[in-house]
Amino acid sequence: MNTSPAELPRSLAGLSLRDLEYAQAVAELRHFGQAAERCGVSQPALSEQIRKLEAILGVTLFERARRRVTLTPAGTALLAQIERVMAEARHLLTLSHEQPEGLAGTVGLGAIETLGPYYLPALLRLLRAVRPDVSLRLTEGRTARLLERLADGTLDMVLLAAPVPRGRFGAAPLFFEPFQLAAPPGHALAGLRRLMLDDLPTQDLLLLEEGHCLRDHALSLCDAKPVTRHATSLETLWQMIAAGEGYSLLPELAVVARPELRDLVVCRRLDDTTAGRTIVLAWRASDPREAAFRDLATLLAKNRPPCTHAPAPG
Amino acid sequence: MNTSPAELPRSLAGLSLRDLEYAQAVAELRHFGQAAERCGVSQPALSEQIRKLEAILGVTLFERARRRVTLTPAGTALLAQIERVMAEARHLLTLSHEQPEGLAGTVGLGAIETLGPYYLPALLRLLRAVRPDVSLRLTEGRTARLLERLADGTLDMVLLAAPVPRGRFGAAPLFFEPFQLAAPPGHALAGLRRLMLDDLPTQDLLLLEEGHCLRDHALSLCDAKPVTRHATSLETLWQMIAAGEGYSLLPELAVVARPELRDLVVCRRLDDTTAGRTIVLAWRASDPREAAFRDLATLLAKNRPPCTHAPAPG
DNA sequence: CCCTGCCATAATCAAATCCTATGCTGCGGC
DNA sequence: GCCGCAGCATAGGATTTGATTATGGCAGGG
Repeated sequence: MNTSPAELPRSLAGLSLRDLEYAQAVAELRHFGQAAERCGVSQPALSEQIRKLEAILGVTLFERARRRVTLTPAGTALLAQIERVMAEARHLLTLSHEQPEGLAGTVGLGAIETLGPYYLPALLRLLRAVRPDVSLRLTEGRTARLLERLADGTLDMVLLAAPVPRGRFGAAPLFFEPFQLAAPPGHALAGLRRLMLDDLPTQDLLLLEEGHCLRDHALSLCDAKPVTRHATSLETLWQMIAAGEGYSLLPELAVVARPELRDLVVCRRLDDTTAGRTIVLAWRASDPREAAFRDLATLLAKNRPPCTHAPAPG
Repeated sequence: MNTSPAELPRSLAGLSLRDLEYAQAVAELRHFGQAAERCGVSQPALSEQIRKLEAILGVTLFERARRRVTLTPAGTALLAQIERVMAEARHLLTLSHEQPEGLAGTVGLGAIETLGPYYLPALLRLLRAVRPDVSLRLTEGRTARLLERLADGTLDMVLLAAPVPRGRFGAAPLFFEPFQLAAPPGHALAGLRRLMLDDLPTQDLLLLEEGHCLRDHALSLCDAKPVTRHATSLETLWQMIAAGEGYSLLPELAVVARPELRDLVVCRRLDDTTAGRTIVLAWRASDPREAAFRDLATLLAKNRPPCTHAPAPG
């Protein structure tokens, strides 16, 4: 048996907007038949719904004389309120149609620390040009924390290095950012004609601390044993390299952003085209704005930074 | 085939207050299952209605993550409007329960001219004592016009002499008002021990003009040929009688209201108890306030003027 | 790695709603 | 004064809506 729907004192007791619409039509036209026609239903259907509405309200709204339908005093009072309900309901529909399809208002964007300072300025410039109505709330952090913030709704989009865990998140590639070798001036590698990953020394690899995806990427590419001291940021890493403590692989956007350091650190692109990382835009898989995110990703991919490549397919 | 309800652009497009209630519950509890429980439906039913609502609005209101339900930006905006719709709808129910059951506000009351001036003061006094919140809009007129005004809604109640045409109108008797013979001083009838209808002369019967029910009543009782001149009001009739132009039958309330005329006109109650008229309260048969009208009629009957009788049954 | 929580989906079923046809009752015309 | 018309109510049957239970799938915690 069901949970006896008839007895539960539902807060709205079966009140229906359609019935209110019927009542409005009758009140305006003072004619059940014409009201039914306007509402696109048969006259008996409308009569029955009006009757049901009156039963719900406990008030007779209309006085049915043979030739004339009139509003009762109570009906006059209630129809005024019905008008308000309908106006609010219609406004709801209006508002819903005015809702922007894609991004709007303030959107939370996060970026990994090894990318944000070098890429976000260009991204902001582009977004301001194409969508000046959208404002961003920016956050930097490491991959794990960014994904947490993304999952809990604090952020809506994050810029990461691929791969992004599947399932809870959606992602689209933006560009492939090559890594450059960064070494102290006069380093032996600076003179090689071709510079391959295999050429990298197995010692003196300087890395960021745990949690930076750049650390993992470099480590997996170099097949080297990192030094035990680690840098807490790219800026620190620059200085450690300049101090001659070792070499590292740096993302190209970070390199080109600091031309003034060329005297202190020698940077050189590797000839291995695979040495680098794919930057992706990620979002919650459950976020209904997926289409907008993909559009934004496409836009960003088309306007990728000059030194980067198109991302590898897949 | 029906009139394809799916294609007609109904102004509210199937929007339902119940769905809005479901959406409110989900927005508040952030949990489909708990929201379903609060709404007294199963979780799939609620999910489906939310889905339907989102389709109608063209907006995804909620972001369904496995562990967390959150409002989308558009959902946040629309839920505020949904709150307004629901508030107005709830207010409608509140108002409907506050509607007075019976008479309230201003009620249009009509009375025939041969009764109103003599009875309405007492009626107003009584109504003010028992229902001070009800105010009356008073009209006097002849029976035909009063019934027109009653039918078209200008009036809500009328005081008439029975009978009232059945069908469109409802009516309840208030009291039986005897007629008194009104004759010039020294008239032969003044000396009779018993005064019966048969004793009335067949000549010199003075009457009101056409349209007054009192004229018809007197004429049907007297079996006399009225004089060709007629009075336009009871006051005129008094004066014609005082001038010795003839006699008439006057309703007792009009007689007792004018004690100062006793020197000019001799008034005497007939011994025929049937000589008189039954005053009734009438209303539109279609007026849903019938119970209130009957209650008022009962009240008036219990407080009938001292000189009148209880109405004849039937 | 299984177990639990939670929303979505599927299949079925009850009920609300609508339609057509018909009844009833004043009103106006011939 | 009888009759047809207008107009809301009623009846019965069909369709759509919305509800139920059962099940699936996926993420998170022990």
